[in-house]
Amino acid sequence: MKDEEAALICKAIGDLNRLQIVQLLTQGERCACDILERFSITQPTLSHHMKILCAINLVQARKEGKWCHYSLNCEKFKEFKEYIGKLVCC
Amino acid sequence: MKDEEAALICKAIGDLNRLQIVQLLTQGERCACDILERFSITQPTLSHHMKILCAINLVQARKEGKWCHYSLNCEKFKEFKEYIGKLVCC
DNA sequence: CTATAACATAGATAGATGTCAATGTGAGGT
DNA sequence: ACCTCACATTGACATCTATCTATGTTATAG
Repeated sequence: MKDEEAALICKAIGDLNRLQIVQLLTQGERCACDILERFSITQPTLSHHMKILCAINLVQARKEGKWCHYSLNCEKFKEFKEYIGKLVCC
Repeated sequence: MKDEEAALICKAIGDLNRLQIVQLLTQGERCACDILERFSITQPTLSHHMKILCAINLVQARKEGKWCHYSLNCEKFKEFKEYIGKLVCC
């Protein structure tokens, strides 16, 4: 993973709500309404955050009828973890 | 490490310049002038970025005469890496 | 003491960001 | 057809951010 992409991911999860959303998604797929219940934000704000997470391809959306199911892009997330892991201090 | 702190660190390294500064500092201590040489930013801008990195305690500053030497706070950085590492996908 | 080098601070500015209320859209149910 | 539910989009707004120029500060050299 290139620096530019890693910076974009960091920026995305540099917002507490989005970091905690990602954390929730590590436990598995969640629909938007489930995520919304757990945060003190309005539905449009959640939609905005999910759009950001999807734009960098860290999260994937799956439409099913009225519902939208979000899940982590494990491959991308793994790449990011490896990028961070390779930054060895001293 | 708490979510709030991790989010602050992510936000800080969510800027490409700052991410690359951190990356440089993983190789060891550097004075401001050395860092400045490698980036296409002015000295006040670098000073601003270093202030942000120091504010979250990810980077430490050491004054020596006219020079200011910056280094990674390895302990903090390690905590951050552990935080990210513990986010296991699926 | 004065000049210079290294760095910080102040102030300005354009652009990005997080949030909300209001509205649009599309699928299901009655 | 109409209504409702789940979600997205729009538009507005206050705040934050990255950057610069100009200036201040502190230490060293001559």
